[in-house]
Amino acid sequence: MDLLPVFDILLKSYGQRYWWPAETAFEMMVGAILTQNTAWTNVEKAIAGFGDRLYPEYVAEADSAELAEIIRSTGYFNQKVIKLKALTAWFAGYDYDVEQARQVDGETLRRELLSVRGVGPETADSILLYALDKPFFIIDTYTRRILYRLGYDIPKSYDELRLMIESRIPQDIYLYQEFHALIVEHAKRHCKKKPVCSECPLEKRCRKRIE
DNA sequence: GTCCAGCACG
DNA sequence: CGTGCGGGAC
Repeated sequence: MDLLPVFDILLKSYGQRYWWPAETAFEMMVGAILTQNTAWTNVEKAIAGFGDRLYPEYVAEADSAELAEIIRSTGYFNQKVIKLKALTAWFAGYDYDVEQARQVDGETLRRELLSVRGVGPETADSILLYALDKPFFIIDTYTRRILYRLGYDIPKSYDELRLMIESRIPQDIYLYQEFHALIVEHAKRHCKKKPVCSECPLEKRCRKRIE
C-alpha cells in the first residue's frame, strides 16, 4: 500500500485544501457532529443559523427546542442536539479552552471523545486531527471507497484500516489533514457512489471497479 | 422516489 | 448485525 504517490497526485490536481473550514475550534467540533451522515451544504446553513451564538456557553445553556430549530437543516436534529450538548459538556472539562485540551496526549483524548454520547471513531478522529492537532487518520466512507477502487485490500474494522494507513505514511499533522481533505474533494468530484471517471487524476492507478 | 461526511441501541 | 433518526439535492 503505497499511499504517498496518491497524495501527490491529488495535491497536484486539486491544490491545497486548508481544511477544516471553521473559524474556531469549537465551531469545528460542532461541524463534526452536524455533518454526520449529512451533506456539508446542509451543515453550512446550520452554522450560519447560529449567527453570533456559536460558542460553548450558548450551546450548553440553550433550550433544546431552540437548538433543534437552528440545526434542523442537518437532519437527525433531535439526536444531534443531545450530541452537541454532550460534546460541549466534555469541552467544559477543559474550561472551553482548546489549548488546555491540546496539552493532553492524543490517546487519552481519543478515549474521552469516544465515551461522549454521539461521538464515534470518525467524529473523534476528525476533532482530534482538525481541532486538537493530534495525528489520527480519519476513515470515512470516501476513504474506504477510494482505496477499495484503487485496489487496496481494506480491513473491515475502522481501527485496523486507520492503523494500517498510519503505519504507512509519515506521522505528520499537515499530511493527515491535507490528505483527508483531498480524499473528500476527490470523492465529491470523481469518486462518487456512481463514479465519474472522465478526467479522473487517479484513473491510471484505478481498477475501475464499480461497487 | 432515491441517495447521502454516522452513531446508538436491541 | 438490523434499524431508527431526517433533512435537502437531484
